[in-house]
Amino acid sequence: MSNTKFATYLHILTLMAKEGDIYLSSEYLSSSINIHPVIIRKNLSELRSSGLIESKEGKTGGSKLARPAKKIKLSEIYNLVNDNSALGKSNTPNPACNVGKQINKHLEQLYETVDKKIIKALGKESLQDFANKFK
Amino acid sequence: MSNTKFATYLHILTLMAKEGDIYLSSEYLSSSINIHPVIIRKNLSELRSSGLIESKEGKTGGSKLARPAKKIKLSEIYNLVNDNSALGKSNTPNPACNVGKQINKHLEQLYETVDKKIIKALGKESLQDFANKFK
DNA sequence: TCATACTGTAACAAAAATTATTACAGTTCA
DNA sequence: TGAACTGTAATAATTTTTGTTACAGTATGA
Repeated sequence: MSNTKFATYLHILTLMAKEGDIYLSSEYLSSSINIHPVIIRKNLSELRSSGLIESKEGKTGGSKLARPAKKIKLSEIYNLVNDNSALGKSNTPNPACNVGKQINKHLEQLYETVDKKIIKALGKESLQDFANKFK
Repeated sequence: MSNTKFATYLHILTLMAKEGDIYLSSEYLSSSINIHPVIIRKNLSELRSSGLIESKEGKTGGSKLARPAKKIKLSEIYNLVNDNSALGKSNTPNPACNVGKQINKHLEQLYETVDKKIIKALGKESLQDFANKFK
């Protein structure tokens, strides 16, 4: 992955974990992460539809965690963010070639193995654990 | 990672593993993988400078494995391909924010943990093992 | 009830990353 | 010497990612 989505999501959630039960505005999040508030709102939208956060509209609106940080595993963030695989995308090889015909099946297998390892590793750390690292 | 580099490299190396000691042309590789021969040659260039393959110029030229497929671990391919991390890039957050100031350090740590898991998993499989999966 | 401060989302623009193409000099072989 | 390659630069096209503008909708509280 060559985007910043995982970093951004984790940053958002860490701020929420630290602030407790307060609704944080996209403007506030934006200024800490240093990316555009509309991008933040788009990210919040995905975090919301996955059930990790909840939002409130209107004047004193904003977003906060839907569950205690202790109950959010970092692997949940990875699952949201991971479109293809940690190892990237596949090609569309030549089906007339014997290797070309079969390789995507074998690649998928490899991708799955690797992704499972990542999820296992990230499943051991909660958002609370991560947030606790900050002084 | 949202590119096809890992898939392409592994495809190239699989073809070489299957063909044994023959020099394969970029044209041949290109037609199996279905990407442009110049891209293939760029990829070969990196594989070469990393010592995984060797090439021969001129008429009957091409490339082949520099070592037996049995002695090439899939983790070596990952190391070549992996610029940032499996989890992506970091942002450049606001240093005036306490979380912003520290998060990249903690992210790096996480990235490293995850990348190590990936390398460990891919280190268990050789190119030969992978190539043997093809009928 | 009305100004204020937010959210949510669409539409569009810009930038960055990835992949493709063209071009051509250099190498080896028969 | 011509044919079939490699190696690499330069440039273009495409795709992905990020940023921007715009604006309707919602809640708050003076």
